[in-house]
Amino acid sequence: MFQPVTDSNFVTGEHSVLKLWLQQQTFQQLRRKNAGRKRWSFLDGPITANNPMGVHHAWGRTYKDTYQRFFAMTGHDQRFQNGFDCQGLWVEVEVEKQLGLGTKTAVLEFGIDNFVNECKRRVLRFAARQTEQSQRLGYWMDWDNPDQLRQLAEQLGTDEEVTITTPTGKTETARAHQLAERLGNSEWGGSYFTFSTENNETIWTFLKKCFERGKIYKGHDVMPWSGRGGSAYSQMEIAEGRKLTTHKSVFVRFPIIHDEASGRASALRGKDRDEHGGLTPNRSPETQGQEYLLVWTTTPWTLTSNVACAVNPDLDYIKIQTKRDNAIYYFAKDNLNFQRLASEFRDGFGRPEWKWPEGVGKLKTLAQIFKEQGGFEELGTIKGAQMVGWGYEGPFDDLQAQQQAGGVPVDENNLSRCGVNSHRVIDGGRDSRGSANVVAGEGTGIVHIAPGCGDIDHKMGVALGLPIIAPLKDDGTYSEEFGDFAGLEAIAPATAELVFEKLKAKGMLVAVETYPHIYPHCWRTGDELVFRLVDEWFINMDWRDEIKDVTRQIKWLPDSIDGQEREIEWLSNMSDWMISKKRFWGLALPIWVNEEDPSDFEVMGSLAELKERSIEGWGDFEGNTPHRPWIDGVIIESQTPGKEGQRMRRVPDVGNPWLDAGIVPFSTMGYNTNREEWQKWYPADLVTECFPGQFRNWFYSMLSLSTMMRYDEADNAEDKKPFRTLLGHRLVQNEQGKPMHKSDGTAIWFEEAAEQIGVDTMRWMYLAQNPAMDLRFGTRHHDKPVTLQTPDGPIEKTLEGVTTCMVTSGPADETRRQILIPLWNCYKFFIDYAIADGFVPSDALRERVAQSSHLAPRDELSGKSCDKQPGDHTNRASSMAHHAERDGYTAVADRPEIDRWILSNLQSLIEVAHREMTQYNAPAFCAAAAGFIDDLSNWYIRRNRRRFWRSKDATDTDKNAAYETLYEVLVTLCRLLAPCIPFLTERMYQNLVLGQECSVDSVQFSENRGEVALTEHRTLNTEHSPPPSVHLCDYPTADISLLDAGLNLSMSAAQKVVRLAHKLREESNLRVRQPLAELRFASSNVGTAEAIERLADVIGEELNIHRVVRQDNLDALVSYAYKPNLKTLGPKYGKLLNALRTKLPELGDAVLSPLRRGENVTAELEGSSVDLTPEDVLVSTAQAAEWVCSDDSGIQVAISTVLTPELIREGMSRDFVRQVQQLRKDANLNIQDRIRVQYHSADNTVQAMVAEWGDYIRGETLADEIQFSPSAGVGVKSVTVGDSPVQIWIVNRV
RNA sequence: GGGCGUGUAGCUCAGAUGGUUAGAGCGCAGCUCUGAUAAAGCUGAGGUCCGUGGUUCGAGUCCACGUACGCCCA
Repeated sequence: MFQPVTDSNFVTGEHSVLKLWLQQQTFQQLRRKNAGRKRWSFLDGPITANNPMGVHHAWGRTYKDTYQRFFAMTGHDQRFQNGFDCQGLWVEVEVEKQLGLGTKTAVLEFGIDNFVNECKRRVLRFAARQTEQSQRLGYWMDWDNPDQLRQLAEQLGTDEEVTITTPTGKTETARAHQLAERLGNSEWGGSYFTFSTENNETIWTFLKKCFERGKIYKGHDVMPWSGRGGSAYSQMEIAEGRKLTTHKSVFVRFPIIHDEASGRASALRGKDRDEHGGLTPNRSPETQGQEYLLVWTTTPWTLTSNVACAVNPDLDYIKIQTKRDNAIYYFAKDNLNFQRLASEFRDGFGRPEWKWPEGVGKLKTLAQIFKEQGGFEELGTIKGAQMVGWGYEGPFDDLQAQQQAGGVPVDENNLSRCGVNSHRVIDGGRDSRGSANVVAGEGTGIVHIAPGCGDIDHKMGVALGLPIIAPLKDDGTYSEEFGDFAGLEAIAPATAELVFEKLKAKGMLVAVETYPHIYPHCWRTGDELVFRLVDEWFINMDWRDEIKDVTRQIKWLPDSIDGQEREIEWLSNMSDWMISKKRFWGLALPIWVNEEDPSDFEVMGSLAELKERSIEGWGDFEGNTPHRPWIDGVIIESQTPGKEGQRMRRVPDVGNPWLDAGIVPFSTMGYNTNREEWQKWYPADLVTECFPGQFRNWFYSMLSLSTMMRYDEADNAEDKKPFRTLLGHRLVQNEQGKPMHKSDGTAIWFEEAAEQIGVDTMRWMYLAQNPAMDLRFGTRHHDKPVTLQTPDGPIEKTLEGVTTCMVTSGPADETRRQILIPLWNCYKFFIDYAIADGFVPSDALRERVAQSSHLAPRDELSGKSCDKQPGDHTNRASSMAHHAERDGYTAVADRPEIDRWILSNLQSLIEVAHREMTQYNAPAFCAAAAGFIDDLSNWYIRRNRRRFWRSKDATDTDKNAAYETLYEVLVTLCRLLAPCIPFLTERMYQNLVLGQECSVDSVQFSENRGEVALTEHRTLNTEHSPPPSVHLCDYPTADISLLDAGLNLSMSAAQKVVRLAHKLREESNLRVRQPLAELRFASSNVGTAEAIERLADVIGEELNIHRVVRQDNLDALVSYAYKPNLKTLGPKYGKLLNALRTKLPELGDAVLSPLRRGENVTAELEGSSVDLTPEDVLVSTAQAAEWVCSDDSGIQVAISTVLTPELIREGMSRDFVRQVQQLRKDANLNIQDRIRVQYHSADNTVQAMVAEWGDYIRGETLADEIQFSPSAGVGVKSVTVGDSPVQIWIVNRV
């Protein structure tokens, strides 16, 4: 019944399995099988549908698939819903590149509607691409047809109607965007898309709840800004727009304000200055010793908005006095003679095109500047820490902006502060890497801080509660609070000149210079960017403790990462959540603001509410998705008392994309549309994701959103959690442990790995890897292009046009060599001999090994509950151990011990599988399975080969038992490993159970991958026929009647004996093919000794030793060595231990032999009497004559080293056989082919041996005749038999 | 700067509660076995267990300090 097995051909085998699944609709059958049964809820973290997958995506996706498959095989109903992350800046950036757009203006000219449609198109195309890649991985999900996704992408933005067939089989016709916005809904099935209207609207529900609790507010952030573009920039964009430019930089001095009472510089706090008139600046030029802070900046326009000055408290600051006006300056000591930009002057700024600009002189040191101005005198040094708290007079305190309470724009919460009353020296602090924000070197070591004009400045300002003065309007010009500067453009050179003029007039200008540096520019227009304070929307996170409580309800894996602690730490330290972004493609923030009063705003909780409230624009919007620009025109009326009837307009911002992903525990399970269904699946049992970063992204957003969504619905944190268990894993790296980058060609694309390494191999690598550690995947050789054989034919480039390159991977090779190839070879061994022998498993046996419950038509299942608890995996109705032969196979109890041993091990493996897989610990299961495969291949099959070779004899029950045992092991192993390596196990199953080859040729399948008819190819409801796929089998359950821990112990004792004896043979230079007469063993443990005795045949055969004899002891053959057991003696004798250690072995057997009989001994040592119990002393064997001995864990082994002429001749016969077998192999003979053999040797002991052992040799080699040839064979190589040279050749096949 | 973690063979990593000669896999050298095996077995070379100090009869293990690296946070 079996098909012959050839090479493993892992990769092409996977392709044929994919076709088989498609043809047989295996996944659909699986879903039907489990429909209505106990649920297991997986929630997929959406993958960004913006690029094709790399191997780093495949790790998490392998977890997702494997656990889903495991829970499917254990009979759980599941959603199988994949998710695509669709909205956000990352898509916009790619689309802008693709379209050559760079500024807000450019996008506006292109049209927001066109731009947004382009974003949707990109997402749909890459969703299709990732769908196909995932399918190649064997990832079973309720996938949309990729061709239809592409069709939707093509038709987006047109008036054409499109017809699609949904994964649930519904036919729908509408315009493309109207279909796209509904993708993933529960009626249609398929992947969820975060751009769907349901997803966006559910976020509105969330934001409404936040609003109801008063958590939404408008705040500020400082962003890189282009005045002409009227747009903010992201860090990514800034990186692309850096350019070398020159600015007028300026040294300025700020008069330090002295406390007149004490005569020392003093801190000014808050309003103190206004209330205590005693604090006044003293800047009369006549007064000796006016003190100044020396400050330097390359952006003079920001001086208008100075609030504070930062120093490094650990730095030394020098105090100098100038000759010209006796002014005293403070600045960093190291800066006095610091050669500013010396290396840049010489070598440029790091790129060839960034040379020092012509016409710009070398920069002067501070010492030089002061010398040119008349010279100076050093007065001493002081630590920065001593300066912190000093007050000073700001450079533009006369401006309204500086005097206005609460800063610009006015912060109602900070009205006690203004610029003027806040000027003081602060500690500059440190950045995220721990280096100080203020350092010596460039500048003066005293940094001017303008929280309205800079990123770090803003952070410091917010942290210290400083007033924020933001000078610029969105066109990049000063606002009216800035006096003469109002209306001037910040970056215009004339503005800097006006700053200098005014500073000069105040006596604050020290020096101006032309300063070259790298500065961010708009990468499109080339304009300089400025940092500008912008309005942003925030969620006040003062309810963080509620989220922490929810976090504590969740199990975080792997343990070693302590994810819960990490998440709690993040929740403790995070600031309010900025949810707005001044962009185009994303969630339309449902915040409507009163046109006449910006403080009057309201959040819409649903489209229905919006429609109800709208007074204008709904008609134009209707029929479009709730995205910009379509939603922007909808106007509502304020209902705020006193402002009724005033028009409210949506803020133009889009939402933070983590809102999109955070809402999915609600949106994708129908929270707003089918609450009953939602309750069935919430919370998810598992989410799994690559964790670096996600503690503050996806995990954070899900926890926050769920906590808020449930605040009015559930009382305790337990009921708010969005998922029960989180399984994180680290990163995929290259083979050297370095990150892989797309840019330098080291990132491995998914298809490169899949078609060169094979996905079963990859899956095993991912699953066996400790998730807490980076996976060193392999190396991409970007200089070695390869042609890949894909399911769709050969390719030399990916769809994106990247040349496909060679990928090598040591870990993958190891996995293949240690796991997949041995498994395949076990399978091939079985098939080869089963075919040769005509072994056919009985129906009863096939049924037993390929069980599947519930493979019945759907209507029979509905409403029925699962009759077996999935956790109860040992509960079997009937035992197999003692069934008689009438059942169609040999009763297990009647099989040899080694058969019962492997079956017992198999049951243990099944138990491990259930235990570890339900704990999401695939590595533990993989390790156990690898051990089992090794036992199967290198012990069970190796030791039992002869049972399979025996001649054909139907009454040979021992042989049948061997076949039945191996068959059961192989099929059960397929089922056990099916969730992990679904392809290889399917191929084996198809042949072992169904007798079908799973090859490309044998499978016919539909031309159109997406449109296979939903017909079933097999009758599924026949109770007794094995399922048509391994994935439709039930997961194996352990038969505890076959479980026998004793067998494991005795087998491992036997293996120990074998290992010891192999070692002895090696040491005595006695090769295994040379038979030996006798092995003796002894063990003080009777059970162990008996176990070894039972397995004496197995041991003798493995070791090629005639007799394996049990003895009570080996005293006659060995001597004993004694060592103290420090663990027991240490506590008893303390310092005496050292003496004990050297002297005790010297006492020898004469004194200590009673210990071996379990008796106590009292010995004299160093003058003290020592009582020794048997536990206190470790005994080992040492030597013998004509015997060699060794011992391990209480088992002693001795083998006889005497070689008689008889034994030598027997060894020669084994050599002879071995050589003939090699000839058979070289000649590619079939294992059943019969031959005739001739040999020639000058040594007549060879002829004597052949005469004695001829029957044995002929039997082993299937030779009808072995003939001595008096003459040497022509061209025949001489081999060694025993010590004699012999020529052997096969004359012919018979 | 704070927090957490890591540092053991050429590489990747194990080494509860302190205990004798510190292990495994890969790689390397040699031998062996092979009628499934591209596999396997045995032997060998290869270690200042990051450093210093301490506790202890005894420290890779516990403590302190230092050092290098990684991650998280501000």
